[in-house]
Amino acid sequence: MEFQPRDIENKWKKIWKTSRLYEVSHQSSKPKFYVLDMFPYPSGAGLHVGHPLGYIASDIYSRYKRLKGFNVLHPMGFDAFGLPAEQYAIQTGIHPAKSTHQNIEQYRKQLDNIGFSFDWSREVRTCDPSYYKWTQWIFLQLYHHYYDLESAKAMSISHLVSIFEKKGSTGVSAVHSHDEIFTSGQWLKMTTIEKDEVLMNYRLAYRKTGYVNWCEALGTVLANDEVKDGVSERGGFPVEKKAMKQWSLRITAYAERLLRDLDNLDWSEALKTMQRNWIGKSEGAQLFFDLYDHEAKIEVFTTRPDTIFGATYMVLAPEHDLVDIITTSEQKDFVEQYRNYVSARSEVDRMAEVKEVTGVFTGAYAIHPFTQEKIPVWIGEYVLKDYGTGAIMAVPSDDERDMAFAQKFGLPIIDVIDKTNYPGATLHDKLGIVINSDFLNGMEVPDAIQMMLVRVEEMGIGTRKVNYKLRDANYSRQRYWGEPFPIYYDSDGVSHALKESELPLELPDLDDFKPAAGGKSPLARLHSWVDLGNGNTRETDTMPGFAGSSWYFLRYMDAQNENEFASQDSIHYWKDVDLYIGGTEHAVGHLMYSRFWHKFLYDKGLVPTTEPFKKLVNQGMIQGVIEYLYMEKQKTGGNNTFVCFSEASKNPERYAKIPVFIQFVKNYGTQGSHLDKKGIESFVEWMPDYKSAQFKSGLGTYSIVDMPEHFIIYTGSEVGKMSKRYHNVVNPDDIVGRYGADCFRMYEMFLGPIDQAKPWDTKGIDGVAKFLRKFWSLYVENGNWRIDASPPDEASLRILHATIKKVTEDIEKLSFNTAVSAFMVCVNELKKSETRSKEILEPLLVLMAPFAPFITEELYSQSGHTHSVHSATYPSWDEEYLKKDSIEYPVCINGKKRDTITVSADIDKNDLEKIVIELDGIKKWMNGKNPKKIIVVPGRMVNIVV
RNA sequence: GCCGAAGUGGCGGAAUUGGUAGACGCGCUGGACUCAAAAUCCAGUUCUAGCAAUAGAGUGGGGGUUCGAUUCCCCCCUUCGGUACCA
Repeated sequence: MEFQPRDIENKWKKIWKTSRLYEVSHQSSKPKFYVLDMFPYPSGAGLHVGHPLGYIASDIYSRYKRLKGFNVLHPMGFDAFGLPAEQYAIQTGIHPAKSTHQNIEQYRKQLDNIGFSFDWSREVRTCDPSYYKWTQWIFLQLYHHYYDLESAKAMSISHLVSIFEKKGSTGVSAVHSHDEIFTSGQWLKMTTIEKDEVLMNYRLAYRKTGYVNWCEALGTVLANDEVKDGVSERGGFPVEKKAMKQWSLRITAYAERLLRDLDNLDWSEALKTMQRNWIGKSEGAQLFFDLYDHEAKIEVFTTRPDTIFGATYMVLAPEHDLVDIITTSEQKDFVEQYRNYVSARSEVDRMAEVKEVTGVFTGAYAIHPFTQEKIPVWIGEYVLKDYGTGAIMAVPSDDERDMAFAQKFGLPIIDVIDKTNYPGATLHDKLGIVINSDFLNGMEVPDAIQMMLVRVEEMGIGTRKVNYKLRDANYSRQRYWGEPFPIYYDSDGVSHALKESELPLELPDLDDFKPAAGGKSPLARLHSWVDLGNGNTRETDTMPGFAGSSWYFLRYMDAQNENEFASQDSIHYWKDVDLYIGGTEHAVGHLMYSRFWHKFLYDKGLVPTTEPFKKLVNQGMIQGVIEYLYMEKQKTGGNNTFVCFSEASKNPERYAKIPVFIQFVKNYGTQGSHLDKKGIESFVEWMPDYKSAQFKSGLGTYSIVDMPEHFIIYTGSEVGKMSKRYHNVVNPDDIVGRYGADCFRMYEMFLGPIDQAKPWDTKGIDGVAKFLRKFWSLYVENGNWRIDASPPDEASLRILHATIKKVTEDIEKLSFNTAVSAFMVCVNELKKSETRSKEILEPLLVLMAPFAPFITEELYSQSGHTHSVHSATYPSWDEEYLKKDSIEYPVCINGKKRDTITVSADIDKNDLEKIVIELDGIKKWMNGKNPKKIIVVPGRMVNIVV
């Protein structure tokens, strides 16, 4: 009867599995509760201790809700399509399906070790054809729909076609990429190719030629959020702009709803702000400027129509369509040169030289709509093709970038806003008095904006317009390991959807995963698959990583369904995710796409809620301690010399930081972290390159051969990512093997609040291990079962009820670290009592079951129960037991504690005041003065004001 | 630059949202048990002065509101995340 975590764990894991303890059904009269984790991408490196943090939190919450009488859906699966598996395949020739499968097995084993209550019968894998059948199906729904602005929802393309047949393009108000006006007669006369092109302009999943983020090294197109600092997020390879025909999703159609519906979500403000910024709504005006000597007009977007009298020139994006038309022959060479220069520059260059102003004059002039003056039209890099209209009116006096541009190229500057009344205001603030602006003179900026909007609409030179930063999502990848598009093209290049009965379109087998020629997907090389006869060919691109993850939470509701993505029955029962836990790294990508898909499915009547995730919590990263040795950077040859941290910090640039395997370091993570002789020996054995290196400390300089026994060298500590390259990865299997799953779970929670980043420190786990042994010894002492039917004592009742209250409230707040502390206090208190009453100790088992499922289950069954502790009834607390007979009050004078007094809990306030001023200690401090006021905070403190 | 989060002992972190700052754990110090070690138990542990009782200081820095501020307000500093020529 000794506490042997491993035996207990193995025993109960088996029993839970055979009894299907954690499987749930939607046929239930209980209220539902859906707890979801962001499913992992199964990488080859396996799990480290940071990964399960969120899973442990969600598992505790799920188990708690279950005990509280809810029918809890708590599933897990794998986001299994993706780049790393394919990269690995290119390097090793191992098929992604195989390595992915192995990685999943490894993950599954590691997860099972920790004792999660996942319902594995609902597991999903995004790379499984029975799953991606429905990813393809949803894609086709998007393809077959457009966004109708009047009813503010998605509607079917066939409906759009019927409108075109009757009224032409003017009969519909819908979201589309570019304006194109035609009558019903014109529509009817169009060829199928032309019709296909027109419909692509409306479809929610559509194909267009666009400038995409092309990554040569990865051989694929990346989404904006897969590019970080101008290089690919994965691998850090350079990214350039390239024109390609690509599938896109019209997420912009949902921009307003995605923005508006954020307000009702129980997400952190920080995260909502991130999404709001990403959507980037700005209200302003769309203005048309006539061109001198040309029919065409320049269309601009501005949030500051009030500054139009300060517009002294215009700037087009270098890629703007008008550039070719308006450039004069004298300027042609300069413009051509400049455009070449721009397109040759990588994203990284552009980022690095943001402050450098570049541009060139087109030779053309626009006409200012109010002053009728000729204003020059330039092109410049700082105007972006795909934001707004790709053209601006430049107001140098009120915009920093326009100012820099005007100064560099000697363009005129007219002050139009007087900010003297607003001393602290920056150029960005819409504040000031309008000057030099004809009829706007003397007006405050906000009024002037409104007046201009009215005037502009009257004159017919522009309209109010709302603009969003959010752009349509690129949906094509030139990759093998992803969902194939259920699309083929006929000999005219017109797109056709597969029929539902033809789904899933399975990913064909391949043994060479390198990209095909011309930036094409590896699938393009498989002619037998691509060529469908009669000139029909398949789309060879595959879908991006976010495709499968945008709806997986719906599949869990009915994971085995072969006829629907999930039955309406199950969707109406489970509805939406009540609690979603995952990392911040998906703040804008995954969470935005999922919300978009969900809203689309809502429009289709396929889901009952407008938002998929009611409450969302971001778990913080668990960081690792990184220990560095400092090596002198060599000028020429010679031996390496390592010095102490203190020496290196004097001249940091002279030394290279070499991360050291954490286990060689004594006192790691502290100021005294160092390698002793043994540590140094291990180090050079581990990295033989440094076998003959010198080590220099206050004791002198030695190599490993002549080093004295007491020699040590100090290392530098940092907190950072847990990663292979820093040699600081801690595997949960090791921790679980040594301390047990219960201990691992509780320690991860004990580390700190789940939403905060915190460093892992294995040393601290002993405290939790000690706690669990103490906890066990409450029930079993010296091999004897101690708990009996004796009546509980007052003190034990009090601490039990206080703990139930505290833990329950903490779980509701997801404050698991303080809940674990409360258990520790509770056990320490109970140990003091001689009695081991069933009435105290059984409720405690249930209370702690969500945190430590194994030890509590074992003790619960030993106590004679035949059902699982995980299907017991959650204990409630009774305030009666929490009342105190006497209260100790601190007595303060002017807020400073000067004495304490213990009085009965129900003492009258006046009596308390009287007693307090008569206290000897207080009298001394009062020094004969009379109190002005006595403040009594019941149960807290007494303050005497003098 | 902009947006967001956070700064509390040697360390991870508590503090009922304005009421005894440092719960709980690690580490450290001393003690018990032991031939010894491990394990366990007991006591101490914010800093300064003092043998002590005790006194003073103290939640990144500076100011303010209040009987009373880790908590509210203003200014500044630092760290970490996100984002970036967004018109």
